[in-house]
Amino acid sequence: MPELPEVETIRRKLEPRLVGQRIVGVFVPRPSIIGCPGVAAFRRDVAGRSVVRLSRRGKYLIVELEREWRLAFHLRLSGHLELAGPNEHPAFERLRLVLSQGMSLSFIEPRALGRAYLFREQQIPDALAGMTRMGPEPVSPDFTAEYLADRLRARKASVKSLLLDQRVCCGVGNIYSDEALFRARVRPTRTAGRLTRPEVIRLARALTRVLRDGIRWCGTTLADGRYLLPDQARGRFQERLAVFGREGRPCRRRNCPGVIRRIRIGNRGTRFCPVCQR
DNA sequence: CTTGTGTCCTGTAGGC
DNA sequence: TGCCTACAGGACACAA
Repeated sequence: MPELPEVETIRRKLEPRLVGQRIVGVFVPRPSIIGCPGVAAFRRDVAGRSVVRLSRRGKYLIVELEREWRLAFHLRLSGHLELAGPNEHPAFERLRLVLSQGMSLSFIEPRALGRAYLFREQQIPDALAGMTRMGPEPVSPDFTAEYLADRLRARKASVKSLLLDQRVCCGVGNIYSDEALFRARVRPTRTAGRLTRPEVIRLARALTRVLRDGIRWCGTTLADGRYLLPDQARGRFQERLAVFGREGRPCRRRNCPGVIRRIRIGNRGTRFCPVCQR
């Protein structure tokens, strides 16, 4: 699932390939992939515009176009972006932007839950209201233990649910929330407001570090091939996962006799070590 | 405001 | 073998 490290990796790889190119053609094999505006307006207003830079907010990849136009992608669970040659038509291609130098930016999304949004910088559409309410980037200096403590204070939901709340920790999804809780030695079922001060400090640090590590290793590509880099290469963080996808296997913490368990929290699969996460 | 639940979507795994 | 169902999960609508 593309989370912050995967989207950031895509941003870094794609930016040098896209900047300066003009979008000269738009194909929308799956109209529902367009989040806003309507398909006709999307096609009309994206065509002919040049890419200025690529940015990211949480799990949104933002292609900044000339004159304050923005093209945002949310990859949801199974989406990725690919640079395809003129005659390459990848499976599950939902949107194709033909670029001035001949390549195309292809939005691949088997489950079709991902979306592309076109808008003006000064006019954020309702469909992207979530982006405006996002908390600080956990890899930025704004994300401190004090901030996290403040957001968890008095909350009765599980700490895992709040890590997944984009208003609290933007860019965090199911993989990195489980990994951060493991590194912080905090059990995902814990009531958020009841974490001790040292636990919150550990969690804030763990979250920042695990996301940075994810970026360093170009993200997590699961066995089913979900999430690929724009050149279809795989990430390498999956080899370093401590709990995600490791249920039934021994805990990786040194001298810990635990076996990784899988439970459900708020309808999400959650993995943790019952021995060293308390 | 907070918390929990259902929905979208489709490929895949598992059951019979 | 082949059909069918359950499941995966990010974001959001909605209920309590």
